[in-house]
Amino acid sequence: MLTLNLDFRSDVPLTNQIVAQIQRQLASGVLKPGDQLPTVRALATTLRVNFNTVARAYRILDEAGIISTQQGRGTFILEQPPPETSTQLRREALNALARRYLEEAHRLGFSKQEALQAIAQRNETATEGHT
Amino acid sequence: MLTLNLDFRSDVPLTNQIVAQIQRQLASGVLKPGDQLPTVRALATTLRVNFNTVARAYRILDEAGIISTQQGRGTFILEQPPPETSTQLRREALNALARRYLEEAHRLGFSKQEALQAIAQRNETATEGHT
DNA sequence: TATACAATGATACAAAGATACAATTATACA
DNA sequence: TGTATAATTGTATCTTTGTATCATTGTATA
Repeated sequence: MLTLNLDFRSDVPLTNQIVAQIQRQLASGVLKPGDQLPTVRALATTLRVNFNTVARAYRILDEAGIISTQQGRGTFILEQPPPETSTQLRREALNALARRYLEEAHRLGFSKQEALQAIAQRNETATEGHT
Repeated sequence: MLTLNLDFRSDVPLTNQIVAQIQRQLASGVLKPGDQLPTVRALATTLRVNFNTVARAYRILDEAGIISTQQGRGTFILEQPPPETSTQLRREALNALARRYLEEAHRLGFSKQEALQAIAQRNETATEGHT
């Protein structure tokens, strides 16, 4: 069971304390990829904190690519610690994605131009906060 | 056998992912009118999802007139996917693909522009997989 | 003091899961 | 063949879990 220790008198915001301590437990091996973290409400209760505070900490870790929070399911440590992959690898990964996308679009009977437009028409912020 | 691919990290709800992918397989001909879909429990097991999530997806498709779910019998692709909605389905399927592609590219740290270019640079002839 | 801002809390909501139920089909057996 | 019973399949409803939005609190600073 995840045991954190908050210092309510510290100047460090509770949210940040939660983030830092989870990161530390991950680095020290107490938490491992695939592990499920306590629910925001459960952890909030043990920490005697509002569950939104835990939720905020979880979101920060989520946006950092460290955990995955899934509404209705729970939050989990991701398999891959933040990938500092080379630009080369990232490029290859993107190309693989692009190839698959085009193939599927073609199977649906769309041309490359139509496939391009389908993407161009999407607003950029649609990928915000992926969990 | 119907094979879907869920992304638990996406901010697209699992239910919507299931709906979109079934529409896609229908539009691409993998699924044909009269075909029986897996039972809600069977599909849920393979997708590692609660069967209510599949049931919700089936209901959406049912209400859209695409499939017919029958308690105690199963769910089937309707004989008559309203012909004019065919292009509509293809369109929605493409949009779902585009959204997913952008999300994954974004996760790799690429902008929408870079994602677009990655496709634009590919040659058109990647259309294997027709029928 | 007053105002602005950041951190936290409160409340309502949405997505997914758990459980019990109803309709249909399959099976056993007289 | 007919009927009872079990198994299968979708449905209804409530619970669990994270999200969004606004209110409150404390603190810095003009």
